[in-house]
Amino acid sequence: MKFSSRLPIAVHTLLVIEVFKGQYKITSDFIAGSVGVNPVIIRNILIQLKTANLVEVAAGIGGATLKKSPQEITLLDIFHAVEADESLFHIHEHPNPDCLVGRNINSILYTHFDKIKKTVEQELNSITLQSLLEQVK
Amino acid sequence: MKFSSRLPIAVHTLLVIEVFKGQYKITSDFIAGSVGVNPVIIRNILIQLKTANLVEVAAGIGGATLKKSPQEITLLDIFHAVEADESLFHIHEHPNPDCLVGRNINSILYTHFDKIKKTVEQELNSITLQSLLEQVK
DNA sequence: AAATGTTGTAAGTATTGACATTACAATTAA
DNA sequence: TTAATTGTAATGTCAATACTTACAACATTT
Repeated sequence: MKFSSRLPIAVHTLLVIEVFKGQYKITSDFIAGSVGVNPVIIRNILIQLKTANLVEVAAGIGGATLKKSPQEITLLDIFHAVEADESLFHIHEHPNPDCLVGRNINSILYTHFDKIKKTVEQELNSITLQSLLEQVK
Repeated sequence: MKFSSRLPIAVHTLLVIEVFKGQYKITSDFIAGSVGVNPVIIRNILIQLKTANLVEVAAGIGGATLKKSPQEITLLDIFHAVEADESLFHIHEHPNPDCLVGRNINSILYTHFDKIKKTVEQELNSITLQSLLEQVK
């Protein structure tokens, strides 16, 4: 079980946008310099954040800005924006339907895993970008 | 963010051991038939479960049995047994230490992610193998 | 209108991890 | 000894992730 690195990068991106707004033009190159990855990675993440209505990106001239206030953006919003795959858990497998266990395992595990997922989402939702900003300073 | 399929397979394995004990000899082949994977996968997972003191495997003659009662085994025990990588979250990255955000991002995210991890572990710990057994029947 | 800087996007490569498969020595009971 | 099974190594395959290069589209500035 593991988060991809997209959530951390997206959070980092949003923090940079807000911390340095006004001072610098926040281009994908600028963000990439702080995060330490290729600018294309940042552009792709910006597209996802834009689709989720969290940021605005100026095509041509360049520069990204937040579209909501930091109080209104939670880690869950960011998580949903960049982790397209909602399936958190492997329920895959091809269990044997002729076996009592194989027949039931997936629905049983799914029930429990889904509950855990909801708990995680609840926690992510309780953390705002604003609180992270305050921790940065 | 995603579980590997090792936890589901390990749970499936333990359930098969307990459900069919006495009726059949529970070999890696037998378990593999119910799970729907290669027997070697099961053997490797059995080794991990054995190391965690959850099962006993008879070398040579074959057959696996539980080493604790189903009430004493929780999903967290199984999780720890098979998910060696405890790092749940990507804190990797190489953020720029010369940037205010880059300098602080990892410790901030780590704090929050660690709290979420503890919550997940708490939930996993509340689910016993016994309760899963009851759901199978 | 041209030059400049940036975004949007595609394509190719590399790396990693998970899982599958084959093979065989070691082990144990019959 | 024979037969069945485990323990373990080696190899192959596949998907996901990330890195990089490249360039057309776009908007501002000159």
